Amino acid sequence: MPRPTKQNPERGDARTRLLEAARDVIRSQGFAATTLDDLCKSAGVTKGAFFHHFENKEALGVAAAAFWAETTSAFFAEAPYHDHDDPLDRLLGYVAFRKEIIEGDLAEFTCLVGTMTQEVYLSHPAIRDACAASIFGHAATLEPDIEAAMKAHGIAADWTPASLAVHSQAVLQGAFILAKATGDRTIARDSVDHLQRYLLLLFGRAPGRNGPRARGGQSHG
Amino acid sequence: MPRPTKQNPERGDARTRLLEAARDVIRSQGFAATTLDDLCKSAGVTKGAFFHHFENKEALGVAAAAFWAETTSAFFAEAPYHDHDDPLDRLLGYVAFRKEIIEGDLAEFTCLVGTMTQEVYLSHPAIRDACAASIFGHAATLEPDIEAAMKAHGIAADWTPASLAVHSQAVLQGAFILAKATGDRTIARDSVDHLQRYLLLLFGRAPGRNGPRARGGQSHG
DNA sequence: ACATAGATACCGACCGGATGGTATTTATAT
DNA sequence: ATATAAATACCATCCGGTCGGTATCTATGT
Repeated sequence: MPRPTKQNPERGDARTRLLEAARDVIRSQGFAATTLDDLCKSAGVTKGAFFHHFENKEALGVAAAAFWAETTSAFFAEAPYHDHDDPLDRLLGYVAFRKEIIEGDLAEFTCLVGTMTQEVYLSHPAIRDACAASIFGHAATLEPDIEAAMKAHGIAADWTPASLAVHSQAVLQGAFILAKATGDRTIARDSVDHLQRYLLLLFGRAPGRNGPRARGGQSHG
Repeated sequence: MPRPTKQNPERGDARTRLLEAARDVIRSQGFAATTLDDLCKSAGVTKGAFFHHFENKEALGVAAAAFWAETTSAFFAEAPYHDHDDPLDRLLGYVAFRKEIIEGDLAEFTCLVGTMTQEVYLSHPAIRDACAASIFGHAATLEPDIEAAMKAHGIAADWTPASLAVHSQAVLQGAFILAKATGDRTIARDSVDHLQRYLLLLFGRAPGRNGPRARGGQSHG
């Protein structure tokens, strides 16, 4: 049974398989509880391969956070909400998309870097920084649309586009925690609904039926 | 040097000292990375004492979550925001209080049970349930004021008091994660500001200066 | 008042398996 | 041929947990 090679990468090379294993196993068990044997077994790789590609466990954590940043930014870049003409529609589309992808098992839709941050923020600054880069890099992609929406809707606010972008990430991270606590996805979606409602109120667009009295803004679509 | 006894509990009994140590050490390092030796050393107690009071590490986790629920509920019960006559003022006072206590080191103001939930939600259901009880028990204390405020302000909404109470906890949990990622408290406070702004908009009360056009609601106080 | 006994609280050396990491060897690509 | 990639065996330490023992408290009988 030949092991997979670069020419014949049945499931990708060992490094990629280890990063994918890290993404999945750490989201299930956390970073500290995940042993190197867990990772190697899940990746179908031996320890020799592990230490060939990563200096130690911490280096894998950093690489896993960077891998997460790359793959998720590509994922969101391809998402359909960018197609809207109106920047507010794009922003609301993003939130709706985040709600849509809350689906399947908890370890499938929750955030690797949010999970790792909680564990390593003091003990492993290098991992923490890589996680922060992922989270805030993603938040930054929302800022142009927020800023454009503010201008388009004449919003002069005491908050910045950056702070709203970051807040949206806080809501998502918190929603994931509550979903983990209950084992129930829907509680996370409820918080995303509140975030959506907040945006509608901030930008003066009428929410759906039964919301607080609308301000006569234009309807969606 | 006599060891502390029930009659002479210099620093409380071993069980309490272990729970306090768990609260502090786990908030710094996480549950999995915290060894029993860490806990015993921090508590000034031996392993014999540990296993006298707790069956195993998981049992300590459950007890620590319960201890957290007890101490925090007492802490919030004594907080001054309950003094307001208007239920919306009490709700906004709660949020303002949560913002105020974001102070000092990260491990001092972040949430033990939120941290533990992320790590153990799959591997230790008993701990997860104890954490959930703490989080949702605390959220439930907000519901009466939210419901009363909805009635007082004539809000007919497509969201429930429970969902808004839970959402407030999601915002706080997420704010803690982002603060850990950056090492900066202020980013957590910013998210609490957004939560506060959301409540003001939901209940039609005018926010401070520079907010979106006010709806002519009554002013604060 | 005092002795006795049982229960509770606590101590700390020790164990076996797990864990992060290393050294050496083997296979593949260029 | 040489560098890279990966497999295997191995090690020192750590860690959760055990166990026999000691000190202190409480209850009770006399």
